[in-house]
Amino acid sequence: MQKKTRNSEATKAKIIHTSMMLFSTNGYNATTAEEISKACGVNKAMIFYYYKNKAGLYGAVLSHALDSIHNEVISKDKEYLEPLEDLKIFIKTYALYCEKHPYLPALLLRELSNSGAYLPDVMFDSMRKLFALLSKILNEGERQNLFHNVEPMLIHFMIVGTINLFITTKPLREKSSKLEDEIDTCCDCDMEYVADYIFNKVKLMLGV
Amino acid sequence: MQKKTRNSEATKAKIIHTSMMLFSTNGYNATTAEEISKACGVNKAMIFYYYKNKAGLYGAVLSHALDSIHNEVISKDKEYLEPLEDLKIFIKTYALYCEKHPYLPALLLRELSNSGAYLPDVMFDSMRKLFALLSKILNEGERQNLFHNVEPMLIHFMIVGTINLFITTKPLREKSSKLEDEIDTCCDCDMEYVADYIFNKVKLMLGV
Amino acid sequence: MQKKTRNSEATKAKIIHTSMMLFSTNGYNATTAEEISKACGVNKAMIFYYYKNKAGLYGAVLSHALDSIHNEVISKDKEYLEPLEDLKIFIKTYALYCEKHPYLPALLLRELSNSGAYLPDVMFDSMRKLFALLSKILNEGERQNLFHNVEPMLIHFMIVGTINLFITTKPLREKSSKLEDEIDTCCDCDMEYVADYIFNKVKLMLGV
Amino acid sequence: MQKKTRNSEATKAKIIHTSMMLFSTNGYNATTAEEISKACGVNKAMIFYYYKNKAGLYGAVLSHALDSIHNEVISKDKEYLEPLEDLKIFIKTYALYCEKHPYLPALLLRELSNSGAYLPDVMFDSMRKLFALLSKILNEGERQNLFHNVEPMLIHFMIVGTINLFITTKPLREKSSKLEDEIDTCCDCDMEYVADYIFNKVKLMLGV
DNA sequence: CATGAATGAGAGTTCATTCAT
DNA sequence: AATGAATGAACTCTCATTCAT
Repeated sequence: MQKKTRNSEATKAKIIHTSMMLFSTNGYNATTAEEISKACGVNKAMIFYYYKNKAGLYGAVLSHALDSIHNEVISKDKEYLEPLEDLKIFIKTYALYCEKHPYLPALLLRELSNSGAYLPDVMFDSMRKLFALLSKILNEGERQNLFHNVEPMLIHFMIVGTINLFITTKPLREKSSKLEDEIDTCCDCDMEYVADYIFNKVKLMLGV
Repeated sequence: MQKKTRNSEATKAKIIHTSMMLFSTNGYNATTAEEISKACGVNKAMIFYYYKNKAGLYGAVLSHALDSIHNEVISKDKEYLEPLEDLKIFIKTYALYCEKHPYLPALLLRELSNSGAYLPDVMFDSMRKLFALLSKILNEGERQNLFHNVEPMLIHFMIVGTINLFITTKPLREKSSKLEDEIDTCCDCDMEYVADYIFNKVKLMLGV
Repeated sequence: MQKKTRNSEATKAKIIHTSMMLFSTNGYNATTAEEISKACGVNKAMIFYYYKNKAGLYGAVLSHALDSIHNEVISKDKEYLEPLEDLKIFIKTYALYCEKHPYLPALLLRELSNSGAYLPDVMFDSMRKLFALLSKILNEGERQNLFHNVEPMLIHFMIVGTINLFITTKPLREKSSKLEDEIDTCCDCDMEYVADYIFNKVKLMLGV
Repeated sequence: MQKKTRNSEATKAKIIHTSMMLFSTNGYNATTAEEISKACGVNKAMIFYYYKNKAGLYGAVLSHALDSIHNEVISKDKEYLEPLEDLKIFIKTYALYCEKHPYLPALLLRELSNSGAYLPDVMFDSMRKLFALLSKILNEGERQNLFHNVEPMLIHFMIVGTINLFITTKPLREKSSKLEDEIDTCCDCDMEYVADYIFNKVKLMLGV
């Protein structure tokens, strides 16, 4: 009936990617195990075989997403150790990744909307790793007397908060722009522009 | 067994407040009608009697929440006084309101996490009005040649994104701080401090 | 579709009696909630509404059975306070009850077969109450210097163990008696006879 | 990861012994193939390879258990020596065997709890043989005018019923004894004592 | 208005069993 | 002989919602 792949890695990957898409489109609860399994041509029980339960799958999806963004930042940013350049790379990588995978901001906001109460440990760690990365950049900048008055957590929020909202509010902003008022919802801004804008503003903020 | 209040307004209010709390703490799906009814000592059927269905109740909760923040910000923000002062008031009002009613950021993020797909119109309007307020302040500042290079939507995101994340990540930040590594999650920052920090940074950003 | 009784007591009773029968005939696991609900014309969800979960229903069934036997013994035995007569009543009541409700020994043995590991507290209490009753009778007999060398727990086991086995082995004993051998499996013994036999043997055992 | 023993006898034995323990502790349904396979370090599929299905494994376990008790009792019970001595040996052997292999009473009770409906023939035969043994002893005692008013089946039930209950109720009796009320559940009785007690009581019962 | 009983549709999860290697 | 992947059929339990009183 179905191709029997007998290839665990392929099966796991199919599950992860399919459910990543479904979770971010429809949300955690509205996505059923049945649905996921059908969408990726895998027996429903395999979800539980590999991820124990639905929450486990969700955790795996989130941590996969966060890890991959983390790795992308890392891979682009290994050489410099020049805080300003590092910062730029961080912002741009995060922004472009989110644009390419708009499910990530959605999933993040969803998680945070219940204060991470059910946040799996894997994801918690992934988030900390990402923040630690920026933290290091900012602290190094301060050490070099390049950045001033740095509160890493808040700077982090300014960067990712802005990008997350920019992505997730897109439909709302478009809807708003169609209404005949003068309010500019940055509807035509592209991600590149937004990332640069943020970078420049953060530079100003840090007194560079 | 239970007092039969026979007071529809009181009953409705109890339902709204209780479910506001529950929705924002546990999320929409994880909050059951049963739970709400027990928590506020009202018969379960009354929820449906007054609000037709669960989604209806949720809509009522959202609009109630947004109305109240909107009113508060509006009432304190005597616009057109002086852009810088207006900006400060806007930030502080929003921040303190969120601190006092931490369900609001949670509800906002939750709604945005599915791109506002189910966002009731009333909420959409409230959000737009709020943004319009800030927008006007920023534009006025620009007109007075006080603020420079303003992209109102993005500035808005920086402000409310930061505050929303600061509120909703609180438990996570505390958890992280207990793991005593060197990462500073701004755990001891109080809202007042955060609001001032944001204000100062935004000032720098705007070239004041 | 179904008569809507809206009578909680009737509904609960129907559930209890139907599932008592099904549990004892087919065992705990082989009896499904679906089956019970269909057999008693009650919506499946009502089982969980009234008994929380399947184990809860099972506990209720067991404790209902044990309580009713306890009550029966009590009701027949309130006047005497003559140990020998009391003992006789205890044995006969237990025996006849079991004959009338052959599910009870089956359920008891099933429970004990996993050492009461999952035995609900209600049932544990019911069992203790029943044993306490016999215990009191035996101790009183000893006090009156009528019974000798009494180990109440073991006497209890002899009585109820014999009756339980007599009931539950019935089909096996019949099967055996059809085989052409001389072994007498007491196949034609009726309960009355068995109860009397046990009573007389216990009397001897106690040195009366 | 696991040693591939490639030794069918050893594998089969491991499966039997592990599942004997698990079946008797947790019952048939609550014991899963997964659990068994993990507990004995054998691949799950092997269970089905060797025993066709779960019921087949259970049958093998039962027959293994009964064979061993039967052999033990038979080997120690040199019948026709002297009825009273034979009786004593029978009781003690059964009692001590059960103490050493407490899974046996559990399995027996479990089987009887559904009236032996699914009892495999092999087990049925073993039980009959065991009873036949006692039967012969009792009849011989009666012939020698040593025992009086013997109903072998019921005497059998008194003996094995008591011992079975004594074993399987152990945890319950301990639990009860911790509730420090005056009820004596024979918690400190050891098997030796119980066997002697039963023997003496049976002697009295039989009019010796 | 208020209540507790009742319903139906479905979701997650489990598990014996089989298959491909 | 041995393994891990895969399957399908159940089963328990949940919950928004409605009904009768």
